Amino acid sequence: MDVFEAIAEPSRREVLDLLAERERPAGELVEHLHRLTQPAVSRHLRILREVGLVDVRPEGQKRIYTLRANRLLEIETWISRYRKYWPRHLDALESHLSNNHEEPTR
Amino acid sequence: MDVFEAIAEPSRREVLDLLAERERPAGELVEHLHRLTQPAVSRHLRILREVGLVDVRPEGQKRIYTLRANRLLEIETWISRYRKYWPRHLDALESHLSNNHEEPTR
DNA sequence: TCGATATATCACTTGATCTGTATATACGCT
DNA sequence: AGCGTATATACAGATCAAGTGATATATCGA
Repeated sequence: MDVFEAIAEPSRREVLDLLAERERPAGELVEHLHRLTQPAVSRHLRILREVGLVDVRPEGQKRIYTLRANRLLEIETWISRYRKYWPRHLDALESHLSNNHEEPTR
Repeated sequence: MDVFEAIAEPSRREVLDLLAERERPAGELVEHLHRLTQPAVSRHLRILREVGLVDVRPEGQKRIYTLRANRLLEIETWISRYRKYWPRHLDALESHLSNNHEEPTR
């Protein structure tokens, strides 16, 4: 499984979105993805771990998951070659987003 | 099948890469993806058509495929929220790529 | 109209992915 | 040690995606 396949799954994107806000224990992720059972979420987490999109750190009996967003650069790199085909005003939007450097909460 | 799943397949990304250079008839794509049979490529093209990543236009007995890169904005939009987590010098690279507006060959 | 070329679709098989239930592992507390 | 909580793994079933070979459809040229 590679990064492209990993993010093809909507639930896994949701996990990443949740971890983008802040690190979270597995249980908290299970709560948010209420349509899935705990083992299902655990399996998604394993996949995200295997492709390097998240890190885990034990904390007591919990496991804290953190985002490793730089693995998404593989996708960003691939997609960047297509930017020149997009309407120009969208490049402006991008540039804006790209320059919006809020510090990650830590 | 959505755009995320569509680009999760390496052969389909290869098709898009080929079409990013220039529009091509289906047969030319089959030649390049020599590891696949003609029906397999045809199936990938159908999927890319269905998610709107390519357009087709008949020309004689051939079918000319063209890229519709703006469908990739769905991915770009999703991924853009993660940019702030990347090392800053990479934002510079991006910005460079983003400003590198060569006209598509047409 | 016939044959060749170009492409799409059908039928089928294989393998992978996703899910749930049940169970195991690990840690913390008393 | 024993119990409760937190998380991971095993197993089985359903679904789905991707590939091939065979065939259908469409267009061109003689």
